[in-house]
Amino acid sequence: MRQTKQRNAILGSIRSAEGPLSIAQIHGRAGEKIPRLGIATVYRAVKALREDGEIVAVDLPGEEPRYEAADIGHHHHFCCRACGQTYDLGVCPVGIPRGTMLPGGYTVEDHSLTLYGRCAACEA
Amino acid sequence: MRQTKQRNAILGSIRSAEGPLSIAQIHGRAGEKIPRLGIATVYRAVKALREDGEIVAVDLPGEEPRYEAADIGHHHHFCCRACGQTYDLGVCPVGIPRGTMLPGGYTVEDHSLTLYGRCAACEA
DNA sequence: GTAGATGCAAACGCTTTGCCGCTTA
DNA sequence: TAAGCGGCAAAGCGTTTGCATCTAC
Repeated sequence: MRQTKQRNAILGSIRSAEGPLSIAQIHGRAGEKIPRLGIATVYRAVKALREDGEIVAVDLPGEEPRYEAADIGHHHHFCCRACGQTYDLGVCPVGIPRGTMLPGGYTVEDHSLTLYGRCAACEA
Repeated sequence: MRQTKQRNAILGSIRSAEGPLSIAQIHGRAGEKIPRLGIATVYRAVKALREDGEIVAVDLPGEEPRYEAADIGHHHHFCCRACGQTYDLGVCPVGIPRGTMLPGGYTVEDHSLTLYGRCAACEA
């Protein structure tokens, strides 16, 4: 993959974020460094970075897709209802190992948990 | 809210489903009973039924919004990766009561859990 | 020098809205 | 009969694509 100032700015904004970013957020943050940054460039760069394994998509219920660095590992997210920001969490309170079969015959491979509430700044 | 055959068919298809349905699924199922059922009618009926408290939206990560009867109570969903169907689950393996404060100062009000894997039919 | 990347604008797909004729109460 | 509803088509809006230009390698 070719190194350009646009992609550097895009990947940099994702890496330096406190949680996963939406396309609009990436465009806003990277756009501070690259004036006239096209939204299509963001979409294309995000797609390329995903295929390259640099970043992963984070889909949260009822939210537009967000993206974060791929090397973070299994974790979940906290979504602040006051400010709308999404944060990474370290905890995983879901005790369902891969391969578990639930009543009804559902074989679990994976799970996604999102917590909702108020972040420290908004709670104050 | 006025009683029409379209809305009866739409609410009926949601109530009789084995899990939450997408707009397209509702349109397909209700459309079997009501030929020429417009997609806009489905959107408008779903919106009205939501405001009326009859149904609730079910947002799953990376999926289009789905809708199910409102009187089902707290539960989670299982998403089959093979057939794409979503099913209601009875279990809730998340031990985080409302009001819990997580490291980082996040106050939890609510949570959403989605399990992924294969349903009984697809596993066979 | 050339394949790949960018910016712009048009195309696209899903959702919403406007309009007008029809239906329910 | 009158307010609400349904069907159709157009408008919106976020995402994707085409194309000509530019740039990293």
